[in-house]
Amino acid sequence: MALEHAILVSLTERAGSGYELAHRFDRSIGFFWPATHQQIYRVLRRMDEAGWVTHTEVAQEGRPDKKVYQVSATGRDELARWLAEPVDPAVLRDGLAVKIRGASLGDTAAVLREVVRHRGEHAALLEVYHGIRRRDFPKPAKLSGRELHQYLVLRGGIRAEESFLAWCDEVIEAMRSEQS
Amino acid sequence: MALEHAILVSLTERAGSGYELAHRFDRSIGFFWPATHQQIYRVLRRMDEAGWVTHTEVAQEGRPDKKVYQVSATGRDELARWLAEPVDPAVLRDGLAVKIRGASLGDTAAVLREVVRHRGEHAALLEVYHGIRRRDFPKPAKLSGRELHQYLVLRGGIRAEESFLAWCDEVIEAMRSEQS
DNA sequence: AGCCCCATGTAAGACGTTACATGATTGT
DNA sequence: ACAATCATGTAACGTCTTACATGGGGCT
Repeated sequence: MALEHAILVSLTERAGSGYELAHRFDRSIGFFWPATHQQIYRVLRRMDEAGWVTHTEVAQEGRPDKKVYQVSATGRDELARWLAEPVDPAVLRDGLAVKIRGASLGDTAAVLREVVRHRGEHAALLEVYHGIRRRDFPKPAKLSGRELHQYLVLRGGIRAEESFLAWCDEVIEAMRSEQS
Repeated sequence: MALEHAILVSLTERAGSGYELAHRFDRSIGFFWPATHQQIYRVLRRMDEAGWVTHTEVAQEGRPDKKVYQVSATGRDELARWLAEPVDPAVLRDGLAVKIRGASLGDTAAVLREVVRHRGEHAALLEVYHGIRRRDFPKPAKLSGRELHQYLVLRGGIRAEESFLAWCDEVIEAMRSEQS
């Protein structure tokens, strides 16, 4: 329902091919709206048929040709329409929480090791976010418009990862002192 | 992939019908692993065929008969096996973040109103979590085993909502001072 | 009279995942 | 020689969502 709109936002920032979009999704907008390249190709074609985007075939040397997509006037209208509409609150699907809840029905120590592993992954992602922040937004107080909005979304990612990390620490501590 | 295991955890805590499970998902485990009643009925049947659960038909007066499901020995083994296996990190799908990122391509004020609305929803859910905490875990320091694990998962929910709320506040403040 | 609750289910369609296919180019 | 990158796509399958169906009981 909203992958279309995530693509419209990304394509408005910069035109690009499905392949490029898939990579942007892997390292920015996809942190909040994950999508694989197959989804993106399929949705792009649908959007093209609906007239929300247009494409230009670009021949390349030594590389396969590509289709560079651009948002059309209809697409901009559709995006504006969607932006004014309510969205469902964020959905979280967390297998680790299910495991922690069921920990005593299996190997509690293994679940604890899994929490430690997740802690590492969240710490790594937090570092990625901090890196983007330093590189792209060195002076946050001066931002406005699109840059401010991109920064605010990044702040959401940073907050979410910090909160995950702190939760993992709380779980690790509580489960460790329980076992000893 | 893990709805089965979330159901196994919930059914181990207490046997119940598909209908009852659907309600439990609406107010506890479903905060971390959402599922509708149709999904639950379908998966329960599959689990029954696989021998992970067994069911007993219970005739009722003035109400439709129900099938009360129980976890079998095979189901307990499967749960233990799954608990020792790695899980993917939590997936977040947040339409609000997409909207904030694209805010300047439409009615920025409408997006801001939407952030305010989400702030309210997160505050309400946080209150629900706090209520559960007070009712079910009045003395967290003394918990161990299954109760401790349930409490820790609830703490994750509280932390996630607190972090969302703080993010909404940050976004609201930044977007308001930008507009004026 | 109309609606909600209990309880289970069918059916259709949208959406997402995984594997595979192509084929030149660049790097190890 | 092998793998990765660029670039797009097909095919099969699995999951999820949405709407609808049934039918008694209780509430307003």
